[in-house]
Amino acid sequence: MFLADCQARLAFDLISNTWTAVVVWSLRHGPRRPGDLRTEIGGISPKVLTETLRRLESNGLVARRSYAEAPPRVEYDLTDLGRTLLGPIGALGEWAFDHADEVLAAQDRRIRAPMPRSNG
Amino acid sequence: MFLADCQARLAFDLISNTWTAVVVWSLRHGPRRPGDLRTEIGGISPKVLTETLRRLESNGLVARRSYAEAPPRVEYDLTDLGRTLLGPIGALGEWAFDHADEVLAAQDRRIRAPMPRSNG
DNA sequence: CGGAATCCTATATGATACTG
DNA sequence: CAGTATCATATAGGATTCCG
Repeated sequence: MFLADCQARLAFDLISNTWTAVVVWSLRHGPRRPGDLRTEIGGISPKVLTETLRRLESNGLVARRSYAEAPPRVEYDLTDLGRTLLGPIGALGEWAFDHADEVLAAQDRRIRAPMPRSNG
Repeated sequence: MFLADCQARLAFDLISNTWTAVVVWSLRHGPRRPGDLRTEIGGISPKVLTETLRRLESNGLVARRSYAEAPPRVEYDLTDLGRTLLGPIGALGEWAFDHADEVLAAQDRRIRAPMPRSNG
């Protein structure tokens, strides 16, 4: 497996958007309405949520169902294909859970020591 | 584990750049020089490669070593922390390898049937 | 409520040329 | 060879407003 290959690049293009992985993860337990997603995720604008869901739909990871009711009701659900992505996304999330502090510490060091060639 | 959390978002911000995951993966077998990386990866400009490596360095995932030689020699290597990221990245790459065709098929369907509400 | 349209800004990427 | 500087462009993200 070569990540430089187009096939592997595909996976990264898929979830490289800021909210894509978060939205997929928010759908892991079943169908959700956009309003619920916005509440659960927080900080995502309606436009961006819609764009993200549409992109996921285009890639066959999410299915959209709308009900002819008033007020209108719409639900998004992971497809079988979308569910297969939960594993890798979960692995990445777990990694973050385990190593976030180390990354933050490294970032911190960069702030504190950005100029090693001082005159001392 | 909640992907909406800042901690989990961190992981996605880390590899959400186009080349980040590819560069990390290219370093999986040991230290590499920038020129080698450019050759192996292909299609990445010197500027973007440098930016990517610098970002990885800032996050503690990659270490830079330069040798006082002529011509100048520089090597980049994964840190211990960086190596822990190979698992999740590999999982994503494997997913792509297994499901790329399905994603492409879904994209294809969108192209072929973009207007379900024709007059038929 | 869902979501489309509009406007705006920040950033990532890329091509190129130059410096050490 | 490594890395920076500059310029240009595409796109993502965000805020807001209006429509069904």
